[in-house]
Amino acid sequence: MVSNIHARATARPRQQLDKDRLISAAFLVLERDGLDGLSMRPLAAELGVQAPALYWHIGDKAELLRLMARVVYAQARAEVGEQADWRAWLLGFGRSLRRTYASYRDGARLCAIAKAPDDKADITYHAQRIAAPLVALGLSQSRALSFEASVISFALGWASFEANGSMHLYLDEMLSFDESFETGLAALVRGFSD
Amino acid sequence: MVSNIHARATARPRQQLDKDRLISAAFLVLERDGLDGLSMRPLAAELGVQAPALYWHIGDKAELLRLMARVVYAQARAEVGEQADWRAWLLGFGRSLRRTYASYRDGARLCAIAKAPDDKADITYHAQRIAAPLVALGLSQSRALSFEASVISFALGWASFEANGSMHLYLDEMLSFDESFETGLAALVRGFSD
DNA sequence: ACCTGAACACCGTTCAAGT
DNA sequence: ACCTGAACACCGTTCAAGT
Repeated sequence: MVSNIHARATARPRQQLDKDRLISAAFLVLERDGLDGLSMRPLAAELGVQAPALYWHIGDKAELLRLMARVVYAQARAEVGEQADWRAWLLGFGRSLRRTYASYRDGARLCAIAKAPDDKADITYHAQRIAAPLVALGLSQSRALSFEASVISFALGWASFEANGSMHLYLDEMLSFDESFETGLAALVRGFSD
Repeated sequence: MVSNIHARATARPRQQLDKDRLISAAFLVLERDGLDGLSMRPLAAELGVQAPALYWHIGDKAELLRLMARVVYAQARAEVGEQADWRAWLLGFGRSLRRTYASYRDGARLCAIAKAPDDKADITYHAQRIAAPLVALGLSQSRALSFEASVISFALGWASFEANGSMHLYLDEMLSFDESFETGLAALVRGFSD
């Protein structure tokens, strides 16, 4: 049995496919070719495999994008860290979101396109996980969800807006993106009543 | 010359193509088949023409989407109406945006995907047109642009979020989309300093 | 000036067949 | 269990040729 395992290991020097390797490769292709270049055939090629092989591991391309978006949000969420109160947390989360979107090529577009899972249990679980730090800081579950939805919407909308490229051609002269984002986010969070 | 014109008119009972007819047909196809179904061949078929014919009137598909988005924003802008002060105007604009996005199938996704024109003169012109009502209500040009960018970002992000479909599967039980949007928008506008 | 026919280089996805 | 080969039904776009 041990030799069996060993045999399999040496017989496959290029390790087998799995979801994680698939997602890492997808991020690599995303960085190299952008979201429009992220298609099944190049992704398969990156993994040394044919395109249909991918469908053994994921249902369809939409699932791939969903999994990638989950990575982005997990990263943004992790970067927030400890905060003194819920307003500080929301501010940190908003800034972290914008930074994280920008840290991937086409990051905002990716997350705007990605669909949420249609599994209800999965979704409710994530909703609670997401709201948890705010609840710990004294907000009710429903206000936590509501405020967080607003901050995510603002950050995602802003990042889509900003990623538009040609916006910078003129807006850079007329106002600062950094400053305006900060102003908007601060206004939003300050405006939430206690 | 008159008979010449008349001859052309009778020779072409199905009127010639132009940008406006193209855009109307595009909205028709959008409503019928959704954004994923809005492709060049069905659009051409709707107009009784072959797909390459469209390229005589528009540069590429991106231009089509840009023109469609312009229609959406013009409508949202027109629906705001007269307002007493700039805060009321921004509130009205935010609500109007959400309504307008929702009034077209895949409206938010369409506007999120559509690129801004890369013509600088065109963009500066629109920036000033857009900021005008706020400037008339006492805001400086730069603050008007900044605040409007925030409101658009929030509304677009929210609409993308909300259009996600599967979000409703759980969020409908845990919070009201209408209420939360209203809360967020009000917070944002209230938070802007005078 | 405006449109067609045919083609190019792609897509996502399915499915029998291989190992 | 996991992957290949071949195919299907599409894409957006170009371009010579027609009228």
